[in-house]
Amino acid sequence: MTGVDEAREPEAQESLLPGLKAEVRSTVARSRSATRQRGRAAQRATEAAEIDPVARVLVDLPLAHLDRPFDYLVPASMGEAAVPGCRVKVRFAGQDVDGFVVERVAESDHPGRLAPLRRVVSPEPVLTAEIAALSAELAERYAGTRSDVLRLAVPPRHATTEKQPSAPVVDASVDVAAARAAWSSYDAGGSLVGHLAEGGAPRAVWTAAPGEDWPTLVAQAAAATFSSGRGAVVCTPDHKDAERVSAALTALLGEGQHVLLSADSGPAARYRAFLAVVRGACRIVVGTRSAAFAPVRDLGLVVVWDDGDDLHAEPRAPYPHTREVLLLRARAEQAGALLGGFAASVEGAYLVRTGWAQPVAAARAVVRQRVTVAVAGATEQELARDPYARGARVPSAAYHAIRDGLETGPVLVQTPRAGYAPSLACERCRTPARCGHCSGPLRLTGPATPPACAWCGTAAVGWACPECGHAGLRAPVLGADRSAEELGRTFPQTTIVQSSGERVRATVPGGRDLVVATPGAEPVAAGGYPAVVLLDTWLSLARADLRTDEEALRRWMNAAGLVRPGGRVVAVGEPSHPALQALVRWDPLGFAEREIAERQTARLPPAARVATVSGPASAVEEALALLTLPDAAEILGPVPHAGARRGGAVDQPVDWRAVVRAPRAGGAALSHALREMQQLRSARKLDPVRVQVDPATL
DNA sequence: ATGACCAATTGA
DNA sequence: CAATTGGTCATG
Repeated sequence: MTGVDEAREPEAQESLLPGLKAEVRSTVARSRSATRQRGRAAQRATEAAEIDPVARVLVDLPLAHLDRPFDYLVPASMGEAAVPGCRVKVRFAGQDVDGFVVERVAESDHPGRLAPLRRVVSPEPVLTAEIAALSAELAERYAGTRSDVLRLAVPPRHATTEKQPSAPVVDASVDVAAARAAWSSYDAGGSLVGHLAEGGAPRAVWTAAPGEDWPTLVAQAAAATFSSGRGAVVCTPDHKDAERVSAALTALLGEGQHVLLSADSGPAARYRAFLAVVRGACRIVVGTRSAAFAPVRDLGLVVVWDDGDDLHAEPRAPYPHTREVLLLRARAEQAGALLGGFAASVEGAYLVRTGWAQPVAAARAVVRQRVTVAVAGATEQELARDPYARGARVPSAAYHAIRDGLETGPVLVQTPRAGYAPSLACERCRTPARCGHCSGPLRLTGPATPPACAWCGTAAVGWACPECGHAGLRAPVLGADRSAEELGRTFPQTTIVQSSGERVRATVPGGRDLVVATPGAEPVAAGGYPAVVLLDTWLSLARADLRTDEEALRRWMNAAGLVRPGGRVVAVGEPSHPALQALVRWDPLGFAEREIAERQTARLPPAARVATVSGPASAVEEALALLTLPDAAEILGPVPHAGARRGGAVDQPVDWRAVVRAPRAGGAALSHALREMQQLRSARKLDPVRVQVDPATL
């Protein structure tokens, strides 16, 4: 430990001792004359640093209205250690609190007397100017505070790790021609990589062809950027995807050129990786959400893989989305941006539409060469006529795809998650059952009670299907266990491998196994799957959510993307559904563009900026009254909102929630209004309300 | 957050 | 009249 490291400031200016009763205070005043000599000596010892004796400090406070830097005096003893970006402890409103020095200046604007820094926790400059600026931008965008953003951006300190040096930069050669060749299946791919290698900042929305070895292409793009002397940040939805990219980078650049930054790896390893980046020893970062904040020097490229995955939405305040974090960084640091995925998010399509990003897609001929997609109908009538369907509820096209696929390798069967679509459907034609009163979804409420509406509670007595007149209802039979069991009976000689929930397999060998997985848990097969079958697609489409179709297509394409070149995909469902047609045509961008039009009519993101305000009914009402909204903004609700709070204690009051929205042009003004409202409420000590800007779900 | 201060309200 | 409560303001 160095002398400066844990330098402490003696308590020289404890002057007023607030809170003590008057008589006690006078006693203290009398005794003070006795300690005056010592006090002066202490003060002399804390003489200010000669150079830039003022530190501007971002103090870690939970209060929205205190979200600005405060000036402190830098004692001479800390003159060297209190560098911009370092962690400090300061006295604030009578308490010791943590903070970051964001700047050292010669003079303060503050008219009063400055308190000295209490302690430099560590001279390591962990908060770079870029990330400090980013935290301000994000706080504004998400109507939150910088300290909340910084808690996400700067990992907790690990003192032992900090004492170790980071391995120095090693040279690595990059074969730019090979990087271009790897991207040659994509019309604009070669020029994208070339541009990165030349130090440019291209922006692209990349829809990966089925069967693509995308981790390698991401690694090639990062390597091309690296060859121009710049760094890259790659964010994936989960750890297993991050590991694939990491492995591809190791194969390309060797060990030590990149770090894997994720909360999963434990505090010490996480901090070690972070330090390697902030010290400039490492230029390429791969990881999940938190990696988006990695302070890479000379950032040249940001990559988000599968930005439609809700794992990219941060669950902690102020709820930033990885895509937004990285796009803001790309803009602020003049870096390139690559949004990649088998599918495309509506937000990504919007960037293409506005011309901010270029589409990068494989030529039609390449896609046709890689995969054949078919849809097999699976209404009850069709299954009854289908001799193969009787045992497994799998139509013959799917049965054949599985049987043929198993002759050359593993076959992937994707089955919707249990509990994913709990509403009831017509037993015969599978039309989702709706309430005759309000059109809400019907659900089972108990073993002996009739089904009831999930919205208005009306019991559905004597229900008959409006499509086919049938009176029977069925609860969807769901879950990987059930599907695995049925498939095991249909293919008795085959090993069934399950991947779902708690037991997720990252990979499977190239053997002839039947792999049953829920969405997002599909293992990668060595050599790819000769066939992929998507069961019960109608269930994924029966959800009552704004992103239902987009999300369904994303899940199917992520499974279908795992085929081996020349493979076959069979989706069991209604062939005329637009999402399934987009799958057959392998046209994710076209589908997302079509969705944009619907979002525009419905005034939903990305055509509008939407925020929710939730909390106790009275607090929400008051909060809405304090908003100075931009033109054309509107407030919907508030309405009682179940499930807003966790825990679910019986005596806990139900939260209310209002939706506030503004056209895209007024988005910044909406965010600003919400932030000002939060600052006002915080200053007046009013009941807190939760604000979420562009929430993942509504 | 915590504390200070001032004004309004309450109670003997 | 003092004591208490509530709103506002500042915190470096």
